[in-house]
Amino acid sequence: MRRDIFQAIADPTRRAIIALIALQPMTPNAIAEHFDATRQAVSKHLKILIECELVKPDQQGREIYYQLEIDKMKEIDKWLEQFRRIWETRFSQLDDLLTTLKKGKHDK
Amino acid sequence: MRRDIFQAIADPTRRAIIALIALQPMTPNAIAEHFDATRQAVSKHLKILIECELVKPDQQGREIYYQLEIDKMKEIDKWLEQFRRIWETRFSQLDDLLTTLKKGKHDK
DNA sequence: TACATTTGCAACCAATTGGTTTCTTATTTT
DNA sequence: AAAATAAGAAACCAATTGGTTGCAAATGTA
Repeated sequence: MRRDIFQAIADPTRRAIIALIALQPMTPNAIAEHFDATRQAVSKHLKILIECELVKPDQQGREIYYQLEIDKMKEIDKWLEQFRRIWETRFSQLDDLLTTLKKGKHDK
Repeated sequence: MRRDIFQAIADPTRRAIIALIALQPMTPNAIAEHFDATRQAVSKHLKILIECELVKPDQQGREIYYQLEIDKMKEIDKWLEQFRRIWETRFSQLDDLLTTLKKGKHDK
C-alpha cells in the first residue's frame, strides 16, 4: 500500500490532526474530541500517518500519545524547492521590469 | 467535488505533470509521451489540476498548451509556514544546547 | 471537400478511501 | 476481583479514484 507523505496530507482531517499534535502529543480520544469525528476514524487516520512515518506513538500506561515527526514535513519543503526557484526567478524578473519602468519615468 | 491543491499533488503522476510543465507549457499528447500513460489518463489529471486552478489551458489552433500557475504553489508553502516555524525553533534550541556544551568544554 | 490530427466527454470498471459497527486486549480505578 | 476506560483489529459499506474504451467536435491539411 505504497503510502507517501503527499497522500497523507491530502485529507483535510489528517491535516487538522497534524496541526493539532504539532505543538503537543495527544491521545486518539483527545484528538477526536476536537473534531466531529469518532475515535475509530481518528485511529485510522493515525495509522496512515504512522505508516508514512509522519507520526510516532508513545505509550504511557494505557494511553498512547501521538506526536508529529516534524522533520518529515521537510520532505514537502524539499519538493517545493524546485518551484520556489521558479517563482523567485519570475519575481526578480518582475522586479527588473519595475526598476526599468521607474528609471524611464525619472528620465522623461 | 470540493477539490483542493493538496488532493491535486497527492497523485505521483500529477506531481510529475506539474514538474514537467513548470518550465514550459505542453499539450496533453506531449505530456503523455513522457510517461507510460495514455493521452486520456493525462487529460483527466489535467482536468483535476484545472479545477483547483493549478494549471491553465492556452488554446493555440487545434492544440491546447497547459501551463502551471506557479503562484498557486505558494499555497502549500503558506501552509508549511506553521511547521517551519516549529522546526526552526527546535533547531535554534539544539543550537543553544551545542553552544552550551562547547562553552563547558572550553571552561574545563 | 475529404481526411487526418488533437482534444474533450461520457460510460464503464476495478481498486482504494474514509467511515461505521462490533469485538478483543490491556491498563486503571473502585 | 469487578467495573470502567483506552485503544487496536476486523468486517463491512458507500463514495471516490485512476484508468480504460469509444465517440463526437474542432481545427488543420491534401
